[in-house]
Amino acid sequence: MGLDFDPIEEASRQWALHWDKVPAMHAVTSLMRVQQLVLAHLDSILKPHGLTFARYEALVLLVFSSQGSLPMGKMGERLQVHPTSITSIINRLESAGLVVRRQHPVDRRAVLAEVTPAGRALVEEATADLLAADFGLSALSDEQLEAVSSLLLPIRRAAGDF
Amino acid sequence: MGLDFDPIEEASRQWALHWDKVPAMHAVTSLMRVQQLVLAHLDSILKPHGLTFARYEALVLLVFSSQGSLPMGKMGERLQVHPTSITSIINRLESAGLVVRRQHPVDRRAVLAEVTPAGRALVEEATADLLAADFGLSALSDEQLEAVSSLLLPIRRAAGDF
DNA sequence: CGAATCTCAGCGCAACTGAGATCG
DNA sequence: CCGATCTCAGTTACGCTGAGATTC
Repeated sequence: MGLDFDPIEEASRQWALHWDKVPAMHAVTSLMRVQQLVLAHLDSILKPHGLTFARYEALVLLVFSSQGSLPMGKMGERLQVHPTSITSIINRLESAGLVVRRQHPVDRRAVLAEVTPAGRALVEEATADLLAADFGLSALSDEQLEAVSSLLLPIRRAAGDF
Repeated sequence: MGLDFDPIEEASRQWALHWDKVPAMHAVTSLMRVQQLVLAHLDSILKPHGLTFARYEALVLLVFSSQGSLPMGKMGERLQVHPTSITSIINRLESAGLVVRRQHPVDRRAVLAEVTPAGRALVEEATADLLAADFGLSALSDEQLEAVSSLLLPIRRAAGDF
């Protein structure tokens, strides 16, 4: 599969002959490619646990919440996913016995998703595997990882992420 | 939609109470979120042209090739997409009149995808819009963009991208 | 014969729209 | 009555597996 040259570097060379803003084109292409590679790596780690990265993120969010439960609407805001997608994700997690749906104590419109003991146990196992793999980012030092996070911050802010 | 705090920063604080490797977790979460935001931005720019970013990338690859055509297998290697996905992408581009399928001159197993004049014209229009939007990365300077590309390079190499 | 190239059918997953039910 | 919350049905899209046809 491996090419003997960098396809993005090659594309940049061609790009410079026709258009400008090579750094932006190079960065956006790198971003897309790396996200694809890392996500595939993470999903392959999570697959034996019956999880996708999206479902893992939802489970971790619940484990981190003070009561182990959150209204599904709040989960959608945090994870930036569509309301119907949250319904789908919780459906699958519930089928696997990792979360249960509960009534909201005061707002009977809202539905709480609550992580079960099995869900907490699975998060521990899956997280151990992800940590052992450095989240697919073992090629970078801690300083470089922090540099990546810092550099991406203005993009998130400009896009209205928070 | 906008939260009044940084959800990734909040997750990092919780993460540090249970597990280690906070920089990797922060970086991977930022990477996923930024890719999602930028891709949505780019797709919204390309939608009026009837393109997705994946199809745009395929068209640009053909425009940059010396003959304006490439075997579909080679396109898959360059764009890192599955052979059946290339078939699907070329199907859609061909339906839109942006590429045509031709026989390979020597290898009759292979199929060449060749960009049409309409395809070349559409790439020019779409690229003008993407350049005007700085590929969704106007929050960063050229130096920062190059830093992003450099930092992501070892990840791509480690994943066998080239 | 094995290997490469492309296509097709089918499955899983995710996002979205539109509609509806329930409730504040 | 309006808006918020969740669910359901249906559509679209994409990526993958498995199979097959063709050709090297």
